[in-house]
Amino acid sequence: MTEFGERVYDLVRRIPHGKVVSYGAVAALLGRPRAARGVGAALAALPDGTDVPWWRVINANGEISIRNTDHLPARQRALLRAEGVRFDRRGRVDWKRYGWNPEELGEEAAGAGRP
DNA sequence: ATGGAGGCGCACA
DNA sequence: CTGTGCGCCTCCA
Repeated sequence: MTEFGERVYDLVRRIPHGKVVSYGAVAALLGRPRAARGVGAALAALPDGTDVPWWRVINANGEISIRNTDHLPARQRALLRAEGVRFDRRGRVDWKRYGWNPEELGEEAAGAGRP
């Protein structure tokens, strides 16, 4: 696994239950503000039974942007809904309500999370 | 090693 | 609001 991929997975694993983050935000937190697509590629490479909650990562519009991979849009929607994340009629989530704010997590150097 | 494609994001019509 | 174009970065054949 590449350094980037590991970091992506490690960060995504820290997304709290019932919260979501955008690809761009993940990339930015890893120090690569323009690597949103890279994040998508890394997540797309995940197997179906992964421990990485890939479904908690959506695009900046608050929408599911999967087209077709091992992971399906319907599955992502179902998983999020199961965590209490509501979608509006346009299929978008409310960032104010479900968006995860890492706050001081910016530096992974901190190591453990800090609730 | 190289090329193509993609779970993005942003700026501009 | 929709549609296009371009940049950036990672994955995989």
